[in-house]
Amino acid sequence: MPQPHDAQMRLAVSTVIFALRPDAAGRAVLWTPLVRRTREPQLGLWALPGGWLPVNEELEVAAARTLRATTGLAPKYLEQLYTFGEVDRSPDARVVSVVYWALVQSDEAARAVAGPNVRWVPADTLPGLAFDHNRIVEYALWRLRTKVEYTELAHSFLGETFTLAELREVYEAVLQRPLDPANFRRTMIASGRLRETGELLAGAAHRPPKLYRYDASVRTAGAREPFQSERPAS
Amino acid sequence: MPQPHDAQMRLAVSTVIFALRPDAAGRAVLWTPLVRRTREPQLGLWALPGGWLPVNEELEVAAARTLRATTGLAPKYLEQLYTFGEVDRSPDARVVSVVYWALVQSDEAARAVAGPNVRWVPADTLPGLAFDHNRIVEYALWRLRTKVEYTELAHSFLGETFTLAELREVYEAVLQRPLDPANFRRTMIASGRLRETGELLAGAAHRPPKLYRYDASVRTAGAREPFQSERPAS
DNA sequence: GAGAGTTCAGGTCAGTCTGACTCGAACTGC
DNA sequence: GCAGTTCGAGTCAGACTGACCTGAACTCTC
Repeated sequence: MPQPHDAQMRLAVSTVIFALRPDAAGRAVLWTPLVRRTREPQLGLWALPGGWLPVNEELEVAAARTLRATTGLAPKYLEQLYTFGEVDRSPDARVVSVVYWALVQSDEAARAVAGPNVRWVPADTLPGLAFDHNRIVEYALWRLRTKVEYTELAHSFLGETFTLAELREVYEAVLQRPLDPANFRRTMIASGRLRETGELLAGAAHRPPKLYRYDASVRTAGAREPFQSERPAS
Repeated sequence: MPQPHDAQMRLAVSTVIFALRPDAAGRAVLWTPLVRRTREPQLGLWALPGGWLPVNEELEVAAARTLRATTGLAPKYLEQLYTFGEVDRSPDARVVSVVYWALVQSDEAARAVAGPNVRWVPADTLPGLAFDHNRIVEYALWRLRTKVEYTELAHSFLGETFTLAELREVYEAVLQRPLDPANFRRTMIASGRLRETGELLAGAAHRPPKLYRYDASVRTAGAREPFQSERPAS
């Protein structure tokens, strides 16, 4: 029979945050911000942003708050990932962590706050993190990579308007493989979710591309997934 | 800044259990077992099986235990569904529930324990449940119905060996639409996951069908999903 | 200012996949 | 022995996808 838990059990909320940034070679890759632990256990190690869940705060709000505290930005996409609760995942008390994952816009991420206790690292080559956080980020990466193929969340990395080449770059960075530009255009247009703004992006040394805007109002064919939030309250 | 939670916050584990059973008309549909609440709040209402998380018990083990306590059976499939933590979902203290969903074998479910405080109901026509449990079951149903289309979890409803017609019945009951027998056979065989046992099922008033066995050892084309468990420890 | 170099936008084509359908095989019940 | 059923295997047309082609439209270089 279940027994009431005692004060040794604590509930935390953490968030895996993803943004696209250029790597050393200038190619866009996934980055994630980490915070340095300022207290025991695991003092000094890098960890996911997060904290204890306040009694009167919603889980998703707590996730958005820690995200803002770390990056100074509001997520364009925020969704619950998984709840990690292994008995031995923290050396001291039993800690159950409700983990969210978030996408933030690339150009805003470029001017994200940085400091001695906040550090952005490439999501695919993580250092050794505190607790089971390496495993958590790997799962979040897996979820992002599978979900980007059957949903329309890629635009969350971009601004209000974008070209098809920019959108394709997002897919290529997330999926880590090149996509045929012509076929990519065809499938994106066929999805019915893109609206032409009527404007072109001038300045490049080639034919100026059309600017598009994402249209979320189009009804999805299948049933819409519950419990996701687009542009949550900041 | 996050503040440490106090004793007003409690962590629970619940499970949505699905099994196939014939309805009044004899057609196989999804059923789920409920338990009657024996204490306040919501005393007397029907609710999901579950309980408080013991400090030294793993989340998944706690889910399997409550499942066994309710149905007397071991699940053939068990996976974390979502964590529900709205501040006002329980009238008294703040309760955060880590919810799992499980599939149990049809013929075993037929001899599941029943009593004044345990009741099986058709999953699509639920009575008014305690707390936010209606919403939770609906989400679990959505997850089952979408996931059965791109994974191989349907066989979890069946025994060791089964005919293609039996497997098709599972899909039809879950998806709530008829499937073409010939096309169903083609795609199932093409998946490479079915092994002929060499035996036939005799006795029916038609050509005897082959018996198949599910082969989990075949490598999946895409990356395998983490954090699912097939046949967890009972 | 003409040509080179680039990507953009739209198209073709072949192979794959999927839903609808057909037909003989193999059993039981009458 | 015939009717009725599902089983198992096959056909066919349309949809979809990856590979590829071509003219359009811009900037940069000479």
